[in-house]
Amino acid sequence: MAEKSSSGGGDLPASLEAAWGLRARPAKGPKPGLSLERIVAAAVDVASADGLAAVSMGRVAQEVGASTMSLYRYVSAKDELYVLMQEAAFGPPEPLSALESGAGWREALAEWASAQRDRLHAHLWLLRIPVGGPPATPNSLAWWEQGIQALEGSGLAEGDKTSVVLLVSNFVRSEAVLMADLAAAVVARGVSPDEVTASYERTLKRLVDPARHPGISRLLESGAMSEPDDPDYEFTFGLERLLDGVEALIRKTDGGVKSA
Amino acid sequence: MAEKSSSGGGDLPASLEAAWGLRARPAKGPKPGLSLERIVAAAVDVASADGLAAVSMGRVAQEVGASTMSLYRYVSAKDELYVLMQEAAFGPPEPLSALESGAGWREALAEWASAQRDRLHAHLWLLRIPVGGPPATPNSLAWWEQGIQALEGSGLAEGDKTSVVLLVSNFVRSEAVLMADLAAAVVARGVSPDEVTASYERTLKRLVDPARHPGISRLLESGAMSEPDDPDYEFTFGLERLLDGVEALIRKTDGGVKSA
DNA sequence: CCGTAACGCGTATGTCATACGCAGAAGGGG
DNA sequence: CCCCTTCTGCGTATGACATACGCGTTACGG
Repeated sequence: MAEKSSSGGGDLPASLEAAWGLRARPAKGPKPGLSLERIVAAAVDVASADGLAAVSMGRVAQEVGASTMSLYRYVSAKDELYVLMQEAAFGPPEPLSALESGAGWREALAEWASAQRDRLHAHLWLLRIPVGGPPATPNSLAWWEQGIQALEGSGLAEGDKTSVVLLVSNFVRSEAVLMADLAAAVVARGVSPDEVTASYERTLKRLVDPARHPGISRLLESGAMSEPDDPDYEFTFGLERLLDGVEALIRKTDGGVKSA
Repeated sequence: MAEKSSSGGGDLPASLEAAWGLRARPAKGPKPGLSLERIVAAAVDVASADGLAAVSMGRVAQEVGASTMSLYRYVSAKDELYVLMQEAAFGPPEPLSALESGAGWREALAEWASAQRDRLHAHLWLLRIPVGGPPATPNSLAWWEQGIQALEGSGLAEGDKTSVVLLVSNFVRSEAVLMADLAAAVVARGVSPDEVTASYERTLKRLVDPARHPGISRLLESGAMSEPDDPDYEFTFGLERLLDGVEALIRKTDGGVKSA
């Protein structure tokens, strides 16, 4: 229906075109004074310094020494800038050492998950960018690919590999969001992380009714809430469960019929 | 430090105060012409009809037959309205039939996850509300409590129960976000869900380089992408993995030493 | 060497959340 | 019984913000 052949083939969503560097740089007009890279880098800097909310077209333009509207010569909309920021800040994956050393899929997938988590923690504002559908940018694909490769020796069906990758990836993101929220609370009030969790525990103790919430009450009394200072605890715990679950699937698949 | 005793005890974050119905209705001024409930209900209606983005203070006020600013007599800020909307739309959990019938923790937790998912699917806009830290509203606590109760017979430590609940809950949410994004894409362009996934597959085929992305290429060739029409597939798959992982943990805990 | 396409950007528009203050309503204390 | 305090609804104003539009300018291709 709306088929419009330009240079390559079909109608890529402008932002993808930009992310893949497929923008046709015309040889006609004046020299561009800016570049996509500079703009995206400036936006990333702003986000890192003052959070995603501080990333406005005006602010980025100012940071880059141009006027607000000139940015629209490089970026079709703010959402596109978001996509590019994500792509730049996340970056491509490092090679997995577990794959090179010939370790099993479990080590490889764990390393993959940790690497992903590290990137998110380095740029917590990434988590504030609303997810816009399935991955289609270069780095997203590269990470996806690496996740599949981590499962290469597992004997899983192709579709299952992707499902597992998706599952783990979503887990990493969820856990990181939790951390980001905690970090936000820490910044919002000017206190220490411990104080935030302590304050949360106090709030809970006030709101929880032992009759209506016996389980949570038991949790509060058990003191399990106060001790674990380890910020990696929930991540490690969840990942371990997830990997166990994948292992169970692999065992099931292994022993069963080799499906076409 | 900033301790200010008002009516009850400490300084609850205004929105929580409202969610728990602890607003001190003063007996002094004129009769309020509106009510929190009416406002929240109107906001929920708007979100259900036109999406969360359509929920502006002006629009809600109009819907309720009042002026924009009058809403601020009931709600301290828009974020508070969000919290209340979430609370209202999510609602309290139904009793778990698996618990009443004496089924095991696995059935109970699966039922719990499905119930949660159903609520999210009924109000996809819920997923667009940024998560604001750990749960502290009545319904959030009730769901949390029910999750813990589902794990009652498991023999897990209190802390582990909560970690599992968090893990499953985050999974449900992640998966729902995926569905919401797909639904959004379906609405944005005017096409059918199948057409959206087909278009995605076409885009991938164009972008994926078989040399650089052998795993994804294999996935695309395997045709695994085209067949599974079942919208519940990823949910069921992920939940099964997760439950298997929890089962492994329970077996480990069961057989091992009963830690303090 | 000129037409044309791309550039930088000023201006304008429309949408929001929300601060501020006023005028009217309604209890409660004298 | 009345007035004063307190709360109500709400008009107005402010300040961000994204972004459409169009103008003057630049520089390459014919």
